[in-house]
Amino acid sequence: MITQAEIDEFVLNGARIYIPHVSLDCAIFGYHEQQLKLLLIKHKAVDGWCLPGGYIKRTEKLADAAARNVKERTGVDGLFLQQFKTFGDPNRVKFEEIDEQLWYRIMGVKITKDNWLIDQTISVGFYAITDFSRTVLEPGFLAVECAWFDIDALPKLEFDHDEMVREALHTMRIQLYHYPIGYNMLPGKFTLSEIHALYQTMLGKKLDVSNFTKKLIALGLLKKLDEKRSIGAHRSPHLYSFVKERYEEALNEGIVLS
Amino acid sequence: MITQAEIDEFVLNGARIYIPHVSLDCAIFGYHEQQLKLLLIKHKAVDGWCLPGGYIKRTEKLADAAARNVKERTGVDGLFLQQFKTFGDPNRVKFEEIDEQLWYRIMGVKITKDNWLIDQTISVGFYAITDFSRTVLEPGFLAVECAWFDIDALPKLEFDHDEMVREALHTMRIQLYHYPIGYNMLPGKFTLSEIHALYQTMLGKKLDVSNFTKKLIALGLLKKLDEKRSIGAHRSPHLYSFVKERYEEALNEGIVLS
DNA sequence: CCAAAAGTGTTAAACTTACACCCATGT
DNA sequence: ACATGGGTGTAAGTTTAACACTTTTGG
Repeated sequence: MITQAEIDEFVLNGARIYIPHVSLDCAIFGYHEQQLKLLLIKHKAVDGWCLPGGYIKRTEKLADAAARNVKERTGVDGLFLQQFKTFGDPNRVKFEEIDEQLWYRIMGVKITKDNWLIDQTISVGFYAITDFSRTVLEPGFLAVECAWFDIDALPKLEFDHDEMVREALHTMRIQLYHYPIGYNMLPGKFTLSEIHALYQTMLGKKLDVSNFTKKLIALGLLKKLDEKRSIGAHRSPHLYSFVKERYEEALNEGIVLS
Repeated sequence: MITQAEIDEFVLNGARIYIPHVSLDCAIFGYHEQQLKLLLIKHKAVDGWCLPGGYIKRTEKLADAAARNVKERTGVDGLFLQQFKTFGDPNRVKFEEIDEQLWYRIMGVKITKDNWLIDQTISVGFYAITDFSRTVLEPGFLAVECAWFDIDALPKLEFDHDEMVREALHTMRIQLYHYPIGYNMLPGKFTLSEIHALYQTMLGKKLDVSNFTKKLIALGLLKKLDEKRSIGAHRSPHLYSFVKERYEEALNEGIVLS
């Protein structure tokens, strides 16, 4: 829980702890059972959906700030997190539209025109990937609600966040071809069908099963385990795991996935 | 020319015009006659070489700020300019080492610990490419000198600029495979040898002439002109030019160059 | 005629692509 | 036995990579 005194401190003196004029926004993609979702948030002071974001502590590295943010919203840490672009259009957020009365009613503290929270801000965009079934959502003290939205049925977002999502999705899909992302979205052991379905969902298109799995195995990224899973009907599939060393290597070097 | 009054205004009240806590740095790569160089700058107040950089006006888009910066240093505009990463390590610049006495002697204006120029700053990295023989260097009022350095003989740079150069070079080389960069570095008409030499120099490695040119032509990026150049001895080479429409298209879609 | 630069041709190997086919298993 | 999902095989087409070869031209 957070007290009113802490909110006051954040609003009035936050610029001592956080770097003013700079924020970050995270496009957190969530995968589960052939669905690709995006985490959105509804701020107390803004009537509409946004990407989750936050500020960077003066003592903190940029990437750590992003990881902290993602953890605060989803409870998950250590997931694949990637800076994709920094946004600096002067009209990206319209601060002149802020309603000071509303602000006061919502936050319980007066905001003035020179407050650090409503001065011009550039924002560093990150994207992250996780299995959404393993997350525990937490709106935080600035928001009323946060929820997963299907990637094909997103509402219109506030500010420049529609553009951010477009860029994030584009970068993520390009990177999926060049890096073996997926470590954080599959359990330690998984079947070939599972990883195949993951890639199809993330890329939003069909991939030939045979060729896809052949390629992953040829790249040395997967190791066949001496275990099978016997779910429901039909033949029980082999379990595989990532070859950690090869995976790390491929993250650095890059690969070609068709 | 810039007056002392203007310098005073910049130092004391610059935060009204520029966004404080945010800067940008540009790795400007210059190519000419099989050499790849990088533009470095020596600030008045810093004893050592840095990437050229600057601040973003409150009325200006990020990319426009970068273009303005590059133009101010080199006199060239409209060149290939690409955001590659944003740097936000709290220790990237050590402001506590600032010598206020020295500052006063150099800038002719007193700086205090709360000045906007020496508070924590995150920096957006851009890279640009140009033909360095067409540039006219201009250090600007904050620097004493700026010069082209051979990419293989760079001095140790200040702050985190060594890392910036590493990342910029890496991104530029990756992008060279995926986008037909080079429009700004070759004259309107050029020979196959010239573009081949350009790519070899930028990538820092040998490329098979035959295969390289075959590929570019197969991609439809080059158009053979009805002209030859008869420089010096031996067989005179054909001139080519970029097919503008196809080039723009390829910049958007991306290509594969080996 | 020769050296050097420009430009073309050829081939083996590698990789993609598309699709056919066999296997194991629960009902 | 058969439908279903798991998994393997293969042949055609395309692309890459390496390098040999021909042409032109000034001295």
